[in-house]
Amino acid sequence: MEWLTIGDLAIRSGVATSALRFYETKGLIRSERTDGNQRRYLRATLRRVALIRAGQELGLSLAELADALETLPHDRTPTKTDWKRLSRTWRQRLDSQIAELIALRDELTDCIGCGCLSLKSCAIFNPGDAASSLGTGPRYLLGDTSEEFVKT
Amino acid sequence: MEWLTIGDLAIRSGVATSALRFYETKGLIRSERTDGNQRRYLRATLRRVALIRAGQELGLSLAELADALETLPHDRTPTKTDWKRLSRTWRQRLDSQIAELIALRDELTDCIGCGCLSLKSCAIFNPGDAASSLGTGPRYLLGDTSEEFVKT
DNA sequence: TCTTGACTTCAAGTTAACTTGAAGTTGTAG
DNA sequence: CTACAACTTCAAGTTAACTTGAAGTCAAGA
Repeated sequence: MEWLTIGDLAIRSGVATSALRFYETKGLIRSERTDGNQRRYLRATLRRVALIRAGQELGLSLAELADALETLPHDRTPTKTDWKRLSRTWRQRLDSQIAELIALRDELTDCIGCGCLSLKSCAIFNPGDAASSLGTGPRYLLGDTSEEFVKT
Repeated sequence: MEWLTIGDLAIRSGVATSALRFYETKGLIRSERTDGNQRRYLRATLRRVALIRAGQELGLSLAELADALETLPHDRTPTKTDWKRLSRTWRQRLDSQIAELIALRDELTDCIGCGCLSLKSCAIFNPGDAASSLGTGPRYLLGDTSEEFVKT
């Protein structure tokens, strides 16, 4: 099995053929064509697809993955350097995601601990009340109302 | 300001009016109407919206939030018991999310550490290669091919 | 009373990541 | 060489969570 058909790749990667075609339109993977216009994939593509799924697990969008994979070769195993760079980036991303969630949990725990039912002092609820922190950060497009508020 | 208009609520909650109307169609919040058919909200709704945004931060869908908020009163501050139940559930959810990410990070770290460029022994890549673990777990709908594989 | 910003509804558009279906073509086992 | 599973493209559908726009109504200050 020098070349993989789209069906082979689907089975071995666990990704539906429709998804593989979709990835191709997004430039994430590549294929050669037979005389009859059917796709044939290099075995290296299997690894590439695995990388895509792994990246998705980490919460990366296909657009971000397209960027990340751009620097990797389509036709052979990535070098140790390639792989290290990628995994370092991904690890950092995971680290900050974890830190974010832990912060959120701590805030929630504080809320329980302090019994602040008024929610006024809960950090976790503050980002929600724009009026309580006018001008301190980005604002939503509120629509329908109060132009001068939006402009602050 | 006994009653809030939708514009008031939007400004004070930081949520667009279109989103507030949308939440109403989903049963997340309620409103009374003036003689002229305009929405008027109880101040308690402001807290409810804050809860919705907080819940979204935790990764809850609006459908899940609708469930969670169903048990809370629309017309007054939730009781200490209400709040404790909610925050306990949410905390547990956060805990497992954090645990998941940490597991993922550890796997990634192992990958870096072991230099397993072949990716064969990396736990993080295994869920992606269905053929390497036939019959051990749930499978995707692969489409286009190999019926007997799907049936296994 | 008039003006006008704030509101109303309803339909359609948006984005991501695919899936589904239709209609037609290819590749290969028998 | 024939049958038929596997493939092809393209358009449209799916879900979540909204946003945008059109066309019309309400409310409140001057």
